[in-house]
Amino acid sequence: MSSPAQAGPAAALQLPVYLLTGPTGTGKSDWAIRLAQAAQVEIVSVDSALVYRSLDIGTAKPARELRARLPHHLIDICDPTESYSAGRFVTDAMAAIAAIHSRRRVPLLVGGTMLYLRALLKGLAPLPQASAQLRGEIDRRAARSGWPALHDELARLDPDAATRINRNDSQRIQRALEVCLATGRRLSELQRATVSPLASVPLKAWALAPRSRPALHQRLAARFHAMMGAGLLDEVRSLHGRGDLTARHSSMRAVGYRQLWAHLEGEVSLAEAVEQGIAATRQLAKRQLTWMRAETTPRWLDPDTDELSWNRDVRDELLRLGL
RNA sequence: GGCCAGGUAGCUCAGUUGGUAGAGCAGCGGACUGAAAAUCCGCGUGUCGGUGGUUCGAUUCCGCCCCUGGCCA
Repeated sequence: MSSPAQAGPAAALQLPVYLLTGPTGTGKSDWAIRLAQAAQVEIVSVDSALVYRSLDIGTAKPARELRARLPHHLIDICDPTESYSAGRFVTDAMAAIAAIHSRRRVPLLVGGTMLYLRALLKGLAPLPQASAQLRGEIDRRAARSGWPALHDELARLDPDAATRINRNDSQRIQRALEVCLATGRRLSELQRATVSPLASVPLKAWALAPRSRPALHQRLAARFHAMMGAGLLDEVRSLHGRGDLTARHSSMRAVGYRQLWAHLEGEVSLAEAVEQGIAATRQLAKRQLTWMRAETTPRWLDPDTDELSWNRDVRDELLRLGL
């Protein structure tokens, strides 16, 4: 490995991380791919649905041939029966970033799963992983006495957590109880030990934001219909037919998959499922935008007009780094 | 053309024994520490189809008109 005068291990650590985020359906992946074809960057997906194999059409996953030519990380890394998590993401993403840096290239984080992004940038406390057994027990108790009763219990075990978590927020009540029961300590206390794994790495962030909400909505509807035309229903039918997946698996809760699954279960007509899928996509984009407004301070870009200047800016940056 | 049923929020509908109206969905804003494409919280003024009448007061009762669906010609 060649090492210019100023490039020892310390210099390698100083290589930056780039981030391209934005709500679903704004063209992040396309921008990233076109950049990666011409520059020393490798794409690291920040997406809780792209991790699953066999979820291709509904996740707008980049084609396999393309990924064979261009390095993409954290795509197709688990089976749809598994449950990926923010914790696994941080571990996997840090490993990918280190590997890319060791090749003297810059990782380009691309995606809109904002919890994953925040976990990576701001850190995750050292908490226990999900326990299927504890969650099962908590679920059974919730079915018997209701989530508000479990919220009352959380208020005794961890008053701070209970204050922050709503009485109806089953998912967070369950997680907080799980952590308290598994560790014998309070979640709110454990969370104070959060450290950012990327604290020492320079970060440059951009966000692709739609010109207007109606324009975004139009785009999302068109994209969903295009997915249907590309065979999304068959893809979901084949997942449904496997026999080892249920509506409770996180992979099958993804936008599009959940609604078409409900149709295959006979709960709604196809037209209703499509309508609901499009609405769910809009709601996802809205939540992502809320998070982006609050959490990141990126440079905002217009999907329709800014690609060339962005591409040039990034390549200028890379040039300055001697890449 | 006649008879019947409707016309209330972006959509589907409820309701007001006459005192200008509310649900679900959609939408908008927000929260977010191993399920996050998840989970949860907050936000409801709309010529109550139009017009004339009765009335202190009409979205509600009456007349006429318009529109939609059904049945009969």
